[in-house]
Amino acid sequence: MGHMARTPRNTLSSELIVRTALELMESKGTDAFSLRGVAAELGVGPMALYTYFRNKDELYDAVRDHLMGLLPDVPRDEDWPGQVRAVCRSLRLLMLQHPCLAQLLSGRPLSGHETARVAEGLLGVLRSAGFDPETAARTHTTLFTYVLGATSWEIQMAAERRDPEAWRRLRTTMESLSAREFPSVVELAPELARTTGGDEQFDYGLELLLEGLRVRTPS
Amino acid sequence: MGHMARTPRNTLSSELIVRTALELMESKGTDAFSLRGVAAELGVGPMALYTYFRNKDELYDAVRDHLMGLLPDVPRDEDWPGQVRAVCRSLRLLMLQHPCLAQLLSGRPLSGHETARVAEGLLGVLRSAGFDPETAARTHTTLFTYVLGATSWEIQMAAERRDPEAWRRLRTTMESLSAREFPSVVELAPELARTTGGDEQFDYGLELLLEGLRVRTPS
DNA sequence: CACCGTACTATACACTGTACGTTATGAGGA
DNA sequence: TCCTCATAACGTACAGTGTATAGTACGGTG
Repeated sequence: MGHMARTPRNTLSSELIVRTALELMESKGTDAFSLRGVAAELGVGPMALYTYFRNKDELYDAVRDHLMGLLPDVPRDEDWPGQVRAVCRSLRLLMLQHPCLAQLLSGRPLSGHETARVAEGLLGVLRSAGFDPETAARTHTTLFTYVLGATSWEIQMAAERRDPEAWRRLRTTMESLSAREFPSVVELAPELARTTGGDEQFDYGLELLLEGLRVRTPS
Repeated sequence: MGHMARTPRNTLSSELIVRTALELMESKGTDAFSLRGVAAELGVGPMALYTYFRNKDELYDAVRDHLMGLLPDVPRDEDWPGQVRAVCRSLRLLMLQHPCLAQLLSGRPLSGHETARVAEGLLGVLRSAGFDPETAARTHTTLFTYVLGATSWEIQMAAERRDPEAWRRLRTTMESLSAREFPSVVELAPELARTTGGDEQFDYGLELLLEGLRVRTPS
């Protein structure tokens, strides 16, 4: 037969590469991740990966879609605001559990089967709630970008806090700000440090958005 | 006197390096930016930059703060929702005008004099509107992460659309999705493509947030 | 068995950020 | 005026990166 599926000769496969890449991202950190590292881990030359992925970005896409596959389906025993909340929260939780997902989601367009599944879930909720196509799409984009922005920021700040050198410098520069020039920043410094993440912070913004949606509820 | 300010001998200075780095980021693209490129543009060895910045990240921070200095002050002839809108919109506009700013804002903590100035503006608005310290800080973080997430996404998608190869592949994979498995995604594909950016999309999400804030308006 | 597509290897290139050691220039004190 | 010394800038080098190109060896099909 002319077009035959690729017949891996040995141990290699897309799934294996994706799993190994994910492991490395989570153990060594996303920045330290490299194709050569994956290849070495698999005991294979760097170019072997190019049989399965055209470049690094395609591997990123595959890892991202793999992670999106871990998201649960939309719960059915909820009203639509509860369903929206559930989808947004579980995406955030997945990002916290796999910090590399933040980097994988920003900087690349959405594609892949599992990613489409997640979008389908949220869009379906909004459509059955009665939102018209345009509003449903706008809401989907708004919710997604909020979760992405808020959680990426949360992860980033948590990582910064873990590096004691960077954290110390940040605190000292914060405290060296003139209280005359920046009264609010200086006054709210403790609150600002406390609101760089956490469930409450995330839910606060999410509830603001849901409040706005409730006002626009159709029918 | 023992501790003297650094006396640049020749043409180099922090400001010149920052300006040159910014130019290169905007002309060659953020990804193609490199310390060696800046050094070459300045007709200087790569290591010369290390006299002024301890590493690449510190240069990033300096460029970011330089860009934040371009943001206008909060307008006085508005009520507080109008002021919040103005701050968020002008940050988005600055990000659109200098796409590198998106990358500079995500992935690094906020620091620097001009960055503090911007935070002071928004926090001041929220405090005078009567929000308590914690709510003001939460709101600041929420608004900032929304603007960052939404605008980064917008910029990213616009860049993707500019690459015809990537755009074509994205459309084809979108259209190859099973309408049986993903009815909403397939049905809303045109709307989704249209809502990846633009003033209306940004303002839609911003108004959702403002709606939520209005409900929580103090006093 | 002979063939051919293809999974994988080997080599190489053009880069990257930056650690280390050296040079030479300018300002301050004698 | 000369000496001294801190330091701006240089040169070299290293350990990496992604990936283009060419070659090799194996497995299923004729």
